[in-house]
Amino acid sequence: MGRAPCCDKANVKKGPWSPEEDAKLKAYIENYGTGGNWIALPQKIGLKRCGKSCRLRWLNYLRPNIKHGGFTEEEDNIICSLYISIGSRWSIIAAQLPGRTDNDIKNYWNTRLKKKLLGRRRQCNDLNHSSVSDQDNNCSLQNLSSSALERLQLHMQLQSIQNPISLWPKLMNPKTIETLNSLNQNDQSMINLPPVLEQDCQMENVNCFSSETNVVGSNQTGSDFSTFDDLMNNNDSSLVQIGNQMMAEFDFYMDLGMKDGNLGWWGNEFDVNSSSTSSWDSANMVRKSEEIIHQDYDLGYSLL
DNA sequence: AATTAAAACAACCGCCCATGA
DNA sequence: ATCATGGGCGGTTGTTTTAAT
Repeated sequence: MGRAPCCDKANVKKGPWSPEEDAKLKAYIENYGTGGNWIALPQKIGLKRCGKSCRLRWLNYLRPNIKHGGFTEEEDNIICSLYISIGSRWSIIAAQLPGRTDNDIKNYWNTRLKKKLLGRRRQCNDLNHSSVSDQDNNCSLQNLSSSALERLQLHMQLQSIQNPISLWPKLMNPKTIETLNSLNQNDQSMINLPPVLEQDCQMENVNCFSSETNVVGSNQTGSDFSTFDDLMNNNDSSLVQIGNQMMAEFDFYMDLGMKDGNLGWWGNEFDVNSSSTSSWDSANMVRKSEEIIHQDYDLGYSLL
């Protein structure tokens, strides 16, 4: 038996809001506030809408100082770097961008930013097909099973815990760093990362992989990490060499099992997995990741 | 000008969590 | 301690707009 619905679905209007409905809702909330109960609100003002629908309408469109569209490059960078750091926690990301709503940012990411970044993928693939002759190296990543890749992700997570900012050093701007640190302090469900220092993020030529991660196989060369500007503007400095294959860094991580652009390995998945315990067991994680690598060998994956 | 496809936007759904009884 | 409830959130779907043919 499921929970009782929040409203009478049969007598509730759905779909786009009319100007009259908007006006009613706006006028009431501006005069009396929400009264702390969204569910009861529509009845009070004679709207045939679900309370949740009213809340969404107010938060996303009617409340003052809402901005729509026209995302700046700086906002793009903040969204991208936070997404990579904490995953699809749109409300947290939105909190860093005054006037933006989580829904707006989510839509913007799904329809534009993601494609903007993935656009690099196609270009790189084209580049590979025209220049790579060594088929074995060319397919080194694709040959890995998804489970192996997932395991590898865990290993990378471990590495990233040990050196949390090494993966995306130049993506961090001061605001992002501030956000991550505050999340770290306030949200016990987040991974306990050491404080991120701004100077750390200015390091140049940081190699994101240790020798262990070279288990991927081919000559993974540590690259000079690029900003999202590079990725978005197709600067070659954002390419990572995987054997004879050139990939955008972003795509490289995407290919490490991040299906459909889900970067959960860094934020969400890990969060979920660790949320059952109040503190993260790093020793256990080390052991597990070592087991993972050994299992991969046992299973005969071509990791070398 | 008409049609189709793709992109962008708006809204809904259902789950989870915090809170109060 | 348990349960019911509302709020918040992320994922997804539906609708509208724009671009391409």
